[in-house]
Amino acid sequence: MTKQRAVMLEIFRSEDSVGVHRTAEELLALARERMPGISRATVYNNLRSMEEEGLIRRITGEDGADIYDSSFVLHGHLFCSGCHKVIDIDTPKMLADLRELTGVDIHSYELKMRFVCDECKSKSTL
Amino acid sequence: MTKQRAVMLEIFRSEDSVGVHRTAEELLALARERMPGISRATVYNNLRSMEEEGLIRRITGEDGADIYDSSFVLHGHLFCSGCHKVIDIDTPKMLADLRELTGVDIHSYELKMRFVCDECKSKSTL
DNA sequence: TAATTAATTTAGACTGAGTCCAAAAATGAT
DNA sequence: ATCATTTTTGGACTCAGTCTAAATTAATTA
Repeated sequence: MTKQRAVMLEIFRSEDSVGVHRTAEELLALARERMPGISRATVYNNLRSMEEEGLIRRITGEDGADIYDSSFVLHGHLFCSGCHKVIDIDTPKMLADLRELTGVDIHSYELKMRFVCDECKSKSTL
Repeated sequence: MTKQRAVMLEIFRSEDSVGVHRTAEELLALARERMPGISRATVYNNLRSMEEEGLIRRITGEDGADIYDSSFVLHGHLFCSGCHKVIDIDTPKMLADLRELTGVDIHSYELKMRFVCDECKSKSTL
């Protein structure tokens, strides 16, 4: 276990990361707060291996950059089309339903739902 | 209606595009078969406006590049983790189900499911 | 049809996220 | 402590996609 990897793990374990969705660049900035010289490549490397190990989940954000999610349970995401905020949505029966629907052994899924949040709705009607 | 846009529309209307999922670069190549000098920017511009008008749908492919889908009906996609082929999956009740699950007015969704197709399964056990 | 206005196309520069590379450093097994 | 293996490093590089400003084309009006 390298120091760099420990830093990455700690970021995801720390309290202020619960339910948070961050891009790799945001995570790089957080990592550099704890270890100023850490290399961009190292952060990307660790994010990839952590994802492969199932410690974190990666989804494609609406702005192009991938976003990482500290939750290991499969769940969906609500994306606000206005402010791009992301909200976790628990989807307990989804995997079973999708396996039944498709008839194949789905090993993971990514569910993105788009809506407009109340704040953005009220802004757009001003 | 410009000639360039007509070419783009025709690609999506033509028989050999039914149910096909192509990247912007593949579509650029197809467009240049019909109109050799067409610019990359024009193809990208038209793909974007066609998506905004709801004529085509865009989803994020597993290899990084977006892929375009000529179907206008919301549906899910099965991605083979081995060969990256994409299969359309009809999801008739999904939108209603998701609105009920979340309690918000979802206007669209993107459902990616990952599995390993039979061909790739047999290859990996060789 | 000509003149005017607006929208679209063009080539190429540019951006940003992410990957790749080969050398250097750190890890951990003996 | 030695050695083999894994990880890190920083900078070059790739690739998809966007932007820009000039040139062209289309649509509108006269």
